[in-house]
Amino acid sequence: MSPTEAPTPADTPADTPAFRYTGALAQVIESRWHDRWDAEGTFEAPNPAGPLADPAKVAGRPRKFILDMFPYPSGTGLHMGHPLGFTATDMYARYMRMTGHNVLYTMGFDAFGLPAEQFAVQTGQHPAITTNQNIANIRTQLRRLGLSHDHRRSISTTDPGYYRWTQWIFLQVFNSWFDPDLKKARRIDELVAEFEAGTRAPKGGDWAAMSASERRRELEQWRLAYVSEAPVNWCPGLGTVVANEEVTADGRSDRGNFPVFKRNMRQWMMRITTYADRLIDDLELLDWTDAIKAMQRNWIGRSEGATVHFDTAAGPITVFTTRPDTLFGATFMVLAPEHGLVDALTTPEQAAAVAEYRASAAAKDDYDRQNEGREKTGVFTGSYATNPLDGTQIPVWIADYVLMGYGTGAIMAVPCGDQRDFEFARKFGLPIVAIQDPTDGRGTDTSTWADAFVGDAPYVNSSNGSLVLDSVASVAEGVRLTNEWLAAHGHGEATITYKLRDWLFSRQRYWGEPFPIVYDVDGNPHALPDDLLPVNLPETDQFSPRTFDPDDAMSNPESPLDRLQDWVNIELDLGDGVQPYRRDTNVMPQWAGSCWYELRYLDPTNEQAFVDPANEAYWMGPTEPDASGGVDLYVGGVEHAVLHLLYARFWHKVLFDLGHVSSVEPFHRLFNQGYILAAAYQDERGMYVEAADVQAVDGGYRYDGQPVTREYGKMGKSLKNAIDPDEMCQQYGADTLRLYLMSMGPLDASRPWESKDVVGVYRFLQRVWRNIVDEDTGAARLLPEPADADTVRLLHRTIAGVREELDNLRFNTAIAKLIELNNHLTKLGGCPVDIADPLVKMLAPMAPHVAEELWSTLGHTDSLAFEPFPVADPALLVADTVEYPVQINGKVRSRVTVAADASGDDVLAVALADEKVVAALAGATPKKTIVVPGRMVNIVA
RNA sequence: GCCCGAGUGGCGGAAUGGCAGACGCGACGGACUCAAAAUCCGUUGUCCGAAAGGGCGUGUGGGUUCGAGUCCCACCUCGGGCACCA
Repeated sequence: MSPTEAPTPADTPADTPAFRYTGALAQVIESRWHDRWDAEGTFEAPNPAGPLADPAKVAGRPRKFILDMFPYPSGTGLHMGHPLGFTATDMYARYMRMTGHNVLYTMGFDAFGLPAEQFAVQTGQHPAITTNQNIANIRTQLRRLGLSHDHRRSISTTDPGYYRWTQWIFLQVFNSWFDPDLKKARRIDELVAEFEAGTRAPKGGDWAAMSASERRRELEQWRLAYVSEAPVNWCPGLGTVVANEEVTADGRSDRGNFPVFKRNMRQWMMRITTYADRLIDDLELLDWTDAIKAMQRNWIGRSEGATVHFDTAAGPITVFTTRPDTLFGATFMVLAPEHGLVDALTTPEQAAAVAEYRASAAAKDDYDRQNEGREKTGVFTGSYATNPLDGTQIPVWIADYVLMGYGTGAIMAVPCGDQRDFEFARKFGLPIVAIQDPTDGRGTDTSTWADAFVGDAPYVNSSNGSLVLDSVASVAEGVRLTNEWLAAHGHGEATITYKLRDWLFSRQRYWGEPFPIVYDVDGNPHALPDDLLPVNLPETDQFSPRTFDPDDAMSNPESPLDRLQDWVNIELDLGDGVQPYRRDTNVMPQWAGSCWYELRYLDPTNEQAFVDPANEAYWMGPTEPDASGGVDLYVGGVEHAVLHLLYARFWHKVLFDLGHVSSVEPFHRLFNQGYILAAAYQDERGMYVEAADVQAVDGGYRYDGQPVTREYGKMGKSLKNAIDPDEMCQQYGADTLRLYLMSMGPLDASRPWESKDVVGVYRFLQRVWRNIVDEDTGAARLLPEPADADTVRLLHRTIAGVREELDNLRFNTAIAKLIELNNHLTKLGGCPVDIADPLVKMLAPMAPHVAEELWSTLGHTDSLAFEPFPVADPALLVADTVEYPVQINGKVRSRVTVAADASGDDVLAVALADEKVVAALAGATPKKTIVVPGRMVNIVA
């Protein structure tokens, strides 16, 4: 048998009892309950307001909004990672319902995007058709898993009734600006009012003197969504631009792995950078792991320092530094090759060398730069700058290790304190001056140094008369004093910079949301009024943008919508008479639809608003002062740590600032599930082979007779090691699959799939079934006597344990505790009559179909979805007697059993009287004794 | 290089600073069976021992503590993220 092939459950031979819990019977049971749940609308959650309102049912039940990251409806359906996360949320949702909560739990589809479009290009079939087929297929798969979704609330981002509001939210962003004083978004008309009142100064001069066009351009500099000519990531292989977040570390596209080039193009941007501080600061309010918070902080990349101005013949060069205290050690400056002052600074003698260097730098994409290593290169411009602290003249170089996209694209080089500057100085023979006396004893003669010194150490050579750092010993103090001096003398100021760039928001593709924007004859963008929404995606049979040679950096985008001139050109009256306009021919990136879907779940059929404020406040509003509000539990993969989670937080904050939502953050608690790994096999050429067809032979592995090597990797198509959830349902039933997925290990850990292990939880369900049901008749078959005291105690310990584990999403240990209880019942020969109900209720969140079936076999007529979850009796959680391990010098030497309420002294007396303890002590008097009530005794001899 | 995680039986994994290895897989033995499967019962960290019992055990080395898988320091290995970020 191959190691990844699932063992088939017992073939059902002729003498199999009619009501044995087999995979076949499980499927009968499961589809029966799917039908009944649907028919009865069991999982429909009432709203306080709007079309889905049922205030009587809302009253008195605390809310719980449980959310999965919604799937992309791929043509290959769900992969095993989906049921993993979905089962976890479903178990939690069901448990929450049984503990009295009003639970909002549903599932939608993130359906715009590249694969459907590419499939359409290949087949000529409209992506909407493919998408709807895929969604229908996935709905079938979801139903099969028994997920307790409120089906009325499901949405697809591609539905015009949904993207109407995506467009509407875009216009909210477009029509607002960020007030740097209040640090929040405000409506753009409030900015106009401030300009008119003279309480705020436009960036471009006198508002009153501006023409209408100038005023539009002024406002564009403030809007949170704006069109700008700026360096963007152009990907000729995809035929579109992509966001910074979609470019991999080696300078290629996240999708398709094509080269990406920095090019100046006119594109839609979102001013997410204005929210950088709040996006960092509000992480404090969130119940997320430190790892994800760190990734977001890292991406935003806030660093504090100073800007410093250096005079040159060509005007001042402004640099950003995190170490202004090292300014006395600045012995040269370096500009990025693209820096605007390079031409003016370059002397005639250096002109040829500079031009050559710039040309070679421009020809490299990020990928090449990476591959060429870190060897420092650069060219002297021929000019000098003046160090503002002491007036020294220092040479100005250009080098590609200084990046135009960060800080000001120029640095002051302090080779004694920065490793890159140190290497550069060594390579080109530039001076290195020590400005600290390093604490590692290397001395201040830099000619003997092997590397730069970074850290706290007393300053030397760092005084100019009015600024005295010498004898200061801490960097923090040095920075503070230098910043003060720079500000006082007009040479600089304390500054904060970010790695985060504004979000490139347009794509030259077809399968996305059109922009609700038209341009007038002067090329100025105008928002369409709400009553013209949605702007429907126009019909066409040309779905592809023009794509280019992936390496053709100088190609230009040509979107599918550009070709639809009948659609592009329209006449509208936007307030000043009917005028000709041109529609925007870009579409939004795939992230747009996922930036707010959780809000639409709250009120999916509302035609008047994207969500009724009363519904938002109920489901997502803060439940205590200073809390963030937001989804109570959000489960999904860590791969969205920066992209989706950053963009969605940004949109939510804009909506909050504008008063549309009461929650500050969209997702209060985030839980990242691990990956499902599986064995993958490579042949001798390094090609992956179908894992299902690999044979285990003599401790090795063979495919088609040839030896192959095994490794573990993320389950999926590329490693040819995927296992289909449907197949598992087919063989064992969904309940077994659910239990297996949850019992493999903690939800947040990646775990290897082992098909042979599935049988463990399958056997557990069979045993539960057999303890309650007569396999021949299908009738209930309980032990008629009530349970003995030990069994009752075990039941209550199990109840307390399962509750505790489920409260903390520890499904694996919750299941283990149920198995323990059931194993005990198996030893008793069956389930005592008073244990059956609580056992089945505890099983209900985990294996809902079999639990419902057992519940009805036990004579109950209603679904147990809303049955109260069992409550442990505290009196039964403590035993009459406790067995104490007795340690001598920390090693267990004996055990004594004493009454549970015995005092510490009594326990110790019993322990000291124990014969093994007496023997071990051999007459010695204990130096010290420790009694931990209920736990153990330790005697130090 | 920097920032996060994680290292426990043959395997997946349990263990509020208090009996290491719950639960499951696998393996071994037994019952049932003509036989097998399924099911049920039992054993299963490792070493010494016939047994009773004992030694050793949570990546490595130190430390704190009556007591450390758990806390602290240093290191090793693996996984993830970021990276010429000034």
